[in-house]
Amino acid sequence: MANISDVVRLSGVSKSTVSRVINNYPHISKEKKELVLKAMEELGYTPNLSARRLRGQLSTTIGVIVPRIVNPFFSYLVDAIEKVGYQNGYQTLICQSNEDKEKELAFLNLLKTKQADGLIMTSIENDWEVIEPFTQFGPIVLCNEYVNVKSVPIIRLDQYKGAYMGVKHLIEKGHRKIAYCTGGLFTEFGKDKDRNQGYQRALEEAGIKINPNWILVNQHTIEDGKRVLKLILEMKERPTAVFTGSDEVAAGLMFAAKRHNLTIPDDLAIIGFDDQPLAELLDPGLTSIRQPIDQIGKKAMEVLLELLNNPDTAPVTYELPFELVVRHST
Amino acid sequence: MANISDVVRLSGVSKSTVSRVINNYPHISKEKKELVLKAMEELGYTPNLSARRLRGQLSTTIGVIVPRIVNPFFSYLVDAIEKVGYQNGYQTLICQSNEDKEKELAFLNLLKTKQADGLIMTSIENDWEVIEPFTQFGPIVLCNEYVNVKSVPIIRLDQYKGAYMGVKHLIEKGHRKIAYCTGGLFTEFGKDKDRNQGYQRALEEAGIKINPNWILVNQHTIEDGKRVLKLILEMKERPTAVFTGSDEVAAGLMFAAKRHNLTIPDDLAIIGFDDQPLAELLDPGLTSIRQPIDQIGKKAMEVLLELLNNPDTAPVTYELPFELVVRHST
DNA sequence: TTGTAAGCGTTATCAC
DNA sequence: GTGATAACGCTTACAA
Repeated sequence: MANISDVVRLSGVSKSTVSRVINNYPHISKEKKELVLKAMEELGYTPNLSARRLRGQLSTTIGVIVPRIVNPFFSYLVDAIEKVGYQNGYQTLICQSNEDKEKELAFLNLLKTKQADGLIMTSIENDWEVIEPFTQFGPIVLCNEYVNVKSVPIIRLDQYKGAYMGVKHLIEKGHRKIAYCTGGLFTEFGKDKDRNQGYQRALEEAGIKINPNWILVNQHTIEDGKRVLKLILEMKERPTAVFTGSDEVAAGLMFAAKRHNLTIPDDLAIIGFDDQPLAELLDPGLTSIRQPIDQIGKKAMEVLLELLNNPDTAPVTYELPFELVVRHST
Repeated sequence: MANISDVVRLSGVSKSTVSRVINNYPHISKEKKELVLKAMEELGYTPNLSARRLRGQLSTTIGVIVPRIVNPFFSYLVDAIEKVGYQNGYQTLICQSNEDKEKELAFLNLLKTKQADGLIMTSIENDWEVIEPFTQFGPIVLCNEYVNVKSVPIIRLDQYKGAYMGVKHLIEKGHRKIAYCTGGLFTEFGKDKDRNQGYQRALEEAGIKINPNWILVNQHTIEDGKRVLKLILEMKERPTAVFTGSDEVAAGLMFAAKRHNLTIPDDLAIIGFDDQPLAELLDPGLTSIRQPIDQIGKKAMEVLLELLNNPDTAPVTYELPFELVVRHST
């Protein structure tokens, strides 16, 4: 693999001049510049990024941490981020944490070792106190996930409002027995706490009391959705509608409901979350809360780039709007 | 950011000894080793990967090139690859080519600049003659995609057999008017040529002549599928079944067909490809050709690891089996 | 078992 | 405009 010294030999100029050509410095004589360019071309020379990084340059690489890339929400998010990055000359490192604290730490180390100039985190496994120290090595932008600190830029959705919107829609459709499936836990401080509050608030406003039997926690997949339906069937008092935290759970639920000859939405109304392509294709079409994935991805990357170019930019929080997409499952 | 010299200062031993501790060399005295370990701990020291790479060490990083990460087939493939990599101490760089030749070349350069020790390509945009030279910088494994050369390891599926299987299934169900949707072109040498041949062969065997009007090329998305149905409706002579190259196209097709009050499979039978989670959820369930994604991903990474540890291993081709998953759309 | 020193490929500093 | 030279952080002969 050709290196700068090879270019020096072939072109007959000094290392510094070659470096200047590589980096597009303004004041170089035309002849030398061409000499160098020709030599580089001839040798198929590519600057060694490890060396540049070591030398303390920008790595022109950013990392995106996602919990699971097979989740369409995250693959679309990564896609949006990557596009903006590429347009700006950045490589995007996609890092899958698998919701593993250790793995997340390994990825945070990319910052320390200058393999990435900045990081976008779309999920957080470790406590913020653990993550915070890494910001001294490079900017971190939170996207989708958030923490209650002012020092970090956050691109988020108002999950409270999203859940509130969905539950309210069900209430307006006449439902009063509304079950709630969440990917997190139903606690005041844990994961998805905002959505929980949105659910509670919507019910409260309508004067409906929460039935704890109808709170189903830690549900993520299509299979989970199928199991949830079984649980519902076994209930003495059944809900007439279910709010779910993901289209996948909703899809599994709908699938199993149809198997058991329930009519949707008459016997059971279902509402999903994310508005994945899947939602439209189900029969009946799934009412869902659309997250503007492209926009939050784009914004996150833009904020990160701004921070990279201008480290003193004050951290901001952006909040993007949800949209309720009503189809025939409610 | 603490470096090796900081550790040297704090521990009081030499740089080489510190390095030996980092790399788990066998013969170090217990005391010194502990001294070093303690210092590293105290400083929060992480070896600088760029420096290690520059020094010519393994980067313990491999790259996977995919055309589009939002395509579930590829996100699941990446997931499988990444898991095996992680178990073996490798970081996985996910590279999205967006079917762009330039971008693919940029990723191939990772090998040149030692940012990645090896590469798995799940799609090929440039000609093999362009890609081949990069193999001198590190092993490349082809996964899913293939070329007709003996010098590169290939993990592939017999696409010919997959398509043949699906079309034959339709014929056995009594269909003789079978349309064909492909993501590629219907040419002898281009993309998806093997599937094309499988389709042709199955028809031939049944003594059915191909109707060129029913060959629909370059179809990829759900929206494409919807458009295809419109085309079918406008045909003077309509096919009774459609073989598609992807579950997404099939899903779009089914969606539009139902909108137009066609009964599936009676008015139109549909068969998909990939057996994505979606296939089960559609109504009626989509008959599909399952690709053993986990297996090919796992195998690809295993082959790459073998090649990394043992560069002289002769390149092999693995061919994994498809499986026809029959549901109610046929 | 440990330490010294050279070198990996760049770029920044300084001198000319 | 151009060229020496040192430095980035690490590993590995070689020497002790």
